[in-house]
Amino acid sequence: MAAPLQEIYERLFIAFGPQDWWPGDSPFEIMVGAVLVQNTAWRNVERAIENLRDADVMNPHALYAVPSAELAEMIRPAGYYQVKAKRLRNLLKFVVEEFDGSLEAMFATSLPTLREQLLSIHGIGPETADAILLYAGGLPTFVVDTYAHRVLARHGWIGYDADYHEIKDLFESILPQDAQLYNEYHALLVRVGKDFCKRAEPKCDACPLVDLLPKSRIVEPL
DNA sequence: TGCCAGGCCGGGT
DNA sequence: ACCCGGCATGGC
Repeated sequence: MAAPLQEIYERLFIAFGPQDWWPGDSPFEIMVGAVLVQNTAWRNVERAIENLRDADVMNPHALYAVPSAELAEMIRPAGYYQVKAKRLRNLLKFVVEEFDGSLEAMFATSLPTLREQLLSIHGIGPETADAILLYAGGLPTFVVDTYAHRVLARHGWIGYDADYHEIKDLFESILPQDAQLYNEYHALLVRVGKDFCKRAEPKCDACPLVDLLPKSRIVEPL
């Protein structure tokens, strides 16, 4: 059975309502958050972002001027703080040198071109790039994450071995190319994932998607 | 207490 | 082309 993506979206939206994503006061803060949240609980990212705000460096030039060791210390609560400090600086270097720190200028680049440029930055993979493009830039690219993968795979709509682009293309080929829709859909998938489809064992009883489950299914610890 | 969180990279086979 | 370990803090 092909994934009923429209149906899934409607159910999730009815069950959870608008998720108001991405949490963040500015496109720049959203972009920073996209790096900091890599494989990390959002709560930890909030504390790192607070540190940057308190230090008054939540803008491209100021943040890029912060020495690496200090930056690492500020973002420490987000975990992986040494690698994330490097990744953030790689991204900042790109924004500062190519666009003089103007995200507006950066997002004026065509979506496919900018996506390739972001992916070429060391430490920016497909999900981080798409999150930046969609949530900071408002550009219509679907963000795939571990929850999208898990929810779809556990329902048998994709294989457990489906890769990022396979899933992204599935959503984008069926849904209209609409940034607002992609925004809400991704946020809803994270929500249903957190509430009902965590890694260890799904709690399907009260899940809004429960009756879409196949009779017998194999749940793998994705 | 161990497991997990809104990834990504590098090295070994 | 896989597969796997490293990176790290904080919440339950």
